Amino acid sequence: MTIDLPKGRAPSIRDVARLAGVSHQTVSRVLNDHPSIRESTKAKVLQVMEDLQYRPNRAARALSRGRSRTIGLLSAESAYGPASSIAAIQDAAQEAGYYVNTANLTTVDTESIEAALEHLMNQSVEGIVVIAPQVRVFDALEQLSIDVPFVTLQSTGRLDNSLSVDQMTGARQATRHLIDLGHRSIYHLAGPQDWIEAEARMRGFLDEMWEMDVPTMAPILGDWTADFGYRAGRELLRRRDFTAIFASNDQMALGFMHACREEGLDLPRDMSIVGYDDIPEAAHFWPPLTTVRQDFAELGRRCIALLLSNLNGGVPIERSDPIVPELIVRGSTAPPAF
Amino acid sequence: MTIDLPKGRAPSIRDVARLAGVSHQTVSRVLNDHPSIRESTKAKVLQVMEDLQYRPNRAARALSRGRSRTIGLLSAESAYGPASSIAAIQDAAQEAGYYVNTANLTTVDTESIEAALEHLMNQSVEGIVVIAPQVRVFDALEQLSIDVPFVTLQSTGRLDNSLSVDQMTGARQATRHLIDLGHRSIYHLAGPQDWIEAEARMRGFLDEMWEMDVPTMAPILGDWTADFGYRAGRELLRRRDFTAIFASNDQMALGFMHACREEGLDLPRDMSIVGYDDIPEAAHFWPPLTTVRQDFAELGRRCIALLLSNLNGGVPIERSDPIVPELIVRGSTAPPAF
DNA sequence: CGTCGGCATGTGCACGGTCACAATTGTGAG
DNA sequence: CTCACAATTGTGACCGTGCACATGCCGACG
Repeated sequence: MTIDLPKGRAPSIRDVARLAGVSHQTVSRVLNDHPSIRESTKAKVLQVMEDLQYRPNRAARALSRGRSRTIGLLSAESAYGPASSIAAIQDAAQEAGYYVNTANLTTVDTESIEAALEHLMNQSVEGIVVIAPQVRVFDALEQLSIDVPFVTLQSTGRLDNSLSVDQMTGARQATRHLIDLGHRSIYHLAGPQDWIEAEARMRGFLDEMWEMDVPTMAPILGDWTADFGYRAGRELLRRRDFTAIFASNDQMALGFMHACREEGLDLPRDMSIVGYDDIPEAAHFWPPLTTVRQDFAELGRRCIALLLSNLNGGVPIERSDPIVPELIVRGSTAPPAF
Repeated sequence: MTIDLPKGRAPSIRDVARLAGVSHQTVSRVLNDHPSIRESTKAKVLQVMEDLQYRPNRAARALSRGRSRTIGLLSAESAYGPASSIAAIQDAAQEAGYYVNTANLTTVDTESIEAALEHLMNQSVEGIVVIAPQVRVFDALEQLSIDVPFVTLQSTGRLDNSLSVDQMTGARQATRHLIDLGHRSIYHLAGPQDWIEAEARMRGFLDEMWEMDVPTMAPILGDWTADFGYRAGRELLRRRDFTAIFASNDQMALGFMHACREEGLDLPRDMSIVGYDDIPEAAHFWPPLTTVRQDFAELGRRCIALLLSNLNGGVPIERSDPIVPELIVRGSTAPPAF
C-alpha cells in the first residue's frame, strides 16, 4: 500500500509536491518555514514528507543558496588539550544547524598545514575554527589568502578575529601560587615555542617572576607530551637546584612527577608541581595535581557563537571578554622543605 | 592586469572554459583526469585555473554525481577512548579524498542518538563510522532503517558489517597475567553494561577466571571515568578481600590507584592493577600501569578501508582478521604479598 | 577512394533545491 | 457589488558540475 513514485533515487521536493497536490515551491516554503502558508496545506505537505521519508538534499540546497552551512575545524592530532572543547564546538555548531568538518594536522610543518587548509577550503566551508593555534598556522592562513572568516581557540589574540583567552593570567596565578608558598627556584616546562598559547603561558610565568623579583631560570621547551615531561625531569633532577616546577599542561606535569618518583622524591614535600588545563584525570594523579582550569566547553561555545555571528550578521568578529582561568589548588604543591 | 570576469561570485568551470577557449565539458574532463585530453589543452586549462584561483564547487559536484564523498563519524563526547583513533579515521578518510563530518553524543539516551544520526543523515553522508559502540546505538541504527553502510570501531561484531577487534583476548590476557602472578581474589571494574566493548571485556575476564578455576567476584559496572574508579575504590577498599583489580580502561584504573593511595596502600605490593587501552599517559602513572595496548591508529585506518571498499566496490564489508591486543607489563602488578 | 573506428571536443540536459516574479484566491471596506 | 490589498500558491530560471550523446577530425584498411 505504499505509494512510491521514485524508482531508485531518493524522493525529491517535486515528488512530495506531486503527491501533496501542490507546487514544488510550496513544498520548499514548508521546508523553510515561510510565514505565508495555510495551516492545512502545510499539514498535508508534512504528512507526505513523513510518508515518503523525505530528506532535503543538502548538496542541492547548498548549491542553490550558495552557502554550505559547514564550518571547518582544524585540529592538531597531538595529544594536546582536552577533547572537551572539540566536543563543545561540534555541539554548538550542530545546535545552530551547522555541520562540522574536521581536518587533522598530522605533522606541524607548513606543508601539512596548507594541505589541511586546502582540504577544508575545497569543501566550501563558510568559516574555520583553528584549534591548534601555532604561529605557522596563521602564517599559512595569511599566505593562502583564505577569504573565509576564522576563529581560533585558546590563543591570546594575535589577529583581530581571534577569541581571546587570558592565558597569561592563568600562568601568573600558577606562578604566584608557587611564589606565595615560598618557592624561589622555579622551573617552567613550556610548550612548543611556536604555539601561540605556549608562548603566552611562558610570558605569564616570566612576567610574574619578574614582578615578584624572583630570579628566573630559563624555561625548558617541551612538546606537550607526558614522555617529554618525564625525560626533562630525569635531566633536571640531576642537579636539585630547584624546589618547584610549573608545567604548561597536565600531561607534562604527569611525566615530571614520574621522574620525581623514580628519584625517590617525596611529593609534594621535596617538589611542588603545577600543571595547566585541569584534564579530568588531573584530580586523580598522586598527589592530586594543582593546576589551572579553563572552561573548555564554554570556550568552544563562545568560539562558535563568535564565528556564526560573523557569518550571518556580516559584522566583523569582535573580541569578547576573555575567559579568566581558575587556579585549582590540590595536593601537588606545598611550601619548600629546605 | 587581472582578467577577472566573474563579478562577485567564485569562478565556475564555465568561466575557466571561456578564458581557455574550450567548452565547460573539457574543463570538467581536466578536473576528472579523463584520458582523452590533448596535453596542450590540459595545460592551458590548468593554467587558467591557476590564474583564476579556481576551486571546484563541492555542492554542485555532489549534486550532479549523487555522491557526497562525505562520511559521518558518530562519537561519544565522553572521556572514553584515546583520541588517536578519531585522528586516524580522519587522516585515512582525508587521504582517500573523503570528508569527515562528526556528530557528538552529548548523552547516551536514545533521543540523543537518534538526533545525532539524523544530523548525519541530513548531510547525505555515504557511510557512517560509529566510534561509541553502545547497544542503543545499534538499536537506533536499525530502528531508523539507516540505509547507508556503517562500520563500528572497537566492537566484537554484533552486526555483520562491524570491524571485529578481539577484546575478549585482551581481557583474558590481562586476567591471566594476574592469575599467573598468584592472585586469587580479583575484581573487575567494568565499563557501562550497554557498551558492546565493555561487555566483551567483562566476558573475557569471566571466561578466563572460569577456565582457570578461580572463584569470581561480581564485576562492578562503571562509567569509564577516573572519578568513578576513585569512588569505587573508596567503597571496595573498606573490606580488603581482594589483592588485584582489572579495570576496563586506564582512566578508571587511575582513579582506583588514587583511592589506594588514600588508604595508604603500597603499590604494587598491596594491590595489583591492570588497565586497558594504554593511553599515552599510562606509562607515567605511579607505578607505571600494566595495561592492554590496542593499536588505535591501525584500527582507525582499517575501519575506513573497510568502509570505503564497501562504498566504492559495492561489495559488502567483510570482516578482516581481528587485531589482537597486546599486554604491556609495567610496574603496577606484582605477586600478592603475604 | 570510401568507410570505419578511436580520439578529442562540444551540446544540452539533469541533479534538487531556492529565488524573483507572476498569478490566483481570499478578505474587508466603501 | 466592486475594488484594493494581503495572503497564498504557481511558474520558470538558475546555481555549478557531470553524464549521455553528438560531432568533427584523423589515420588505417579493404
